[in-house]
Amino acid sequence: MSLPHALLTALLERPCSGSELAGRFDRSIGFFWQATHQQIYRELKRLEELGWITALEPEAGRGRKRAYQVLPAGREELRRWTGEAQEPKPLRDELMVRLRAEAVIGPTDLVRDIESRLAQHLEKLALYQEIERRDFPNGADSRQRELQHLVLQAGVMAETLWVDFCRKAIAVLAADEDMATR
Amino acid sequence: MSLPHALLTALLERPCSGSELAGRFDRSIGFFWQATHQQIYRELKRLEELGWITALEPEAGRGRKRAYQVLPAGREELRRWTGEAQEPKPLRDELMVRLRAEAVIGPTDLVRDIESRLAQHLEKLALYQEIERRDFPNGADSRQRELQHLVLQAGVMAETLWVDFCRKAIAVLAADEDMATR
DNA sequence: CGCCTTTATGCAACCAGTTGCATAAATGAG
DNA sequence: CTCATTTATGCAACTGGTTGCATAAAGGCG
Repeated sequence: MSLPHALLTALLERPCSGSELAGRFDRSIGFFWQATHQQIYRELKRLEELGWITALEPEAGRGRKRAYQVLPAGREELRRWTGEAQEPKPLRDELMVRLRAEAVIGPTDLVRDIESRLAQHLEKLALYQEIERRDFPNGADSRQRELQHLVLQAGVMAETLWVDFCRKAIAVLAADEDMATR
Repeated sequence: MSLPHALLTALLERPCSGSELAGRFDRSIGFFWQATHQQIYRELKRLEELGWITALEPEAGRGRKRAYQVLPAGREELRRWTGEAQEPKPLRDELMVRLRAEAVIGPTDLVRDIESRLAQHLEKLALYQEIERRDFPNGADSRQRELQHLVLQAGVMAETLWVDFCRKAIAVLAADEDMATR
């Protein structure tokens, strides 16, 4: 499970509070790992209990915002986890199940849904490419930046794949539809 | 959630028992939707309670194997679900979290893990291509087969992407390693 | 000042999927 | 025939993630 380690990573990049983490999760790390504020608060408490992080300005009186920073034990744990082997998770996609169902029960409205997905994936692709243009106009200049770039490229590659696949699927499904109406 | 509908699809293709479903899930639909026997038995019971499927030979005496078939209500539900819109699920990948962590805490053993993943993805890619060669030597000849082919192609595309990405990642991480040892 | 909205925090219940274990019938080897 | 193995079924507990709701402080407006 990645959430605790994603939080440690984000807090090492910059110590901050739960709600700020939730915001940052919607960008950067959040491209590949999402978390609701619930998960984040719950997990921060657990990480604190484990002694991996600690709250800054614990009794700052005014304002309930509690910023956390990573303790040496947390850094050590993150290092351990990062080098740990993991099996690649098998593919799992509901759309493929729907396509198999379509194959068995004949034409449905599925193609409409895929058209709308295509639009969404195109949008996300454009977003990622825009970020890439903005943040890495001349590639990456340091190890850290190279790795960040790599993760972003993964996003571009994945969205490109989805765009290609949706187009292929629409071609197949629309051809059927033509035949049906002819 | 797809499991009930994946089961309905599989049972429409051919009525069978829980354990046989578990076996078939390791192929075909299982490329994109896995399920343990536990989930399958639990879900079959639920589908029966809902009146979507029914057990054949309910009191066949010898042998506890219970084969199920889909009832009209189940077929109707599958059709309803297939045309239903679904948001594309956001990407979610632990490896990307690890790469971001690597970027922050410096070199780890991560590259070893990615090398082993590369090997596994190459293996899976070869398997899918082999299946494609065997089952679709001349493309697909019917609507149903076209859709099955499409799903298989999604597998090929996804594994190809992973292979490309692993190679890219190894290049970045290995370059760092060279620098470190130089 | 007093009120409404937004931000930050959190509990509790739920849901889908996994893990560990159990048990009964079928099969097959000695 | 009998015992060990494999196949088929299933319960219970757990885990990670989601949803719905609640509450308290901060900020802005009349």
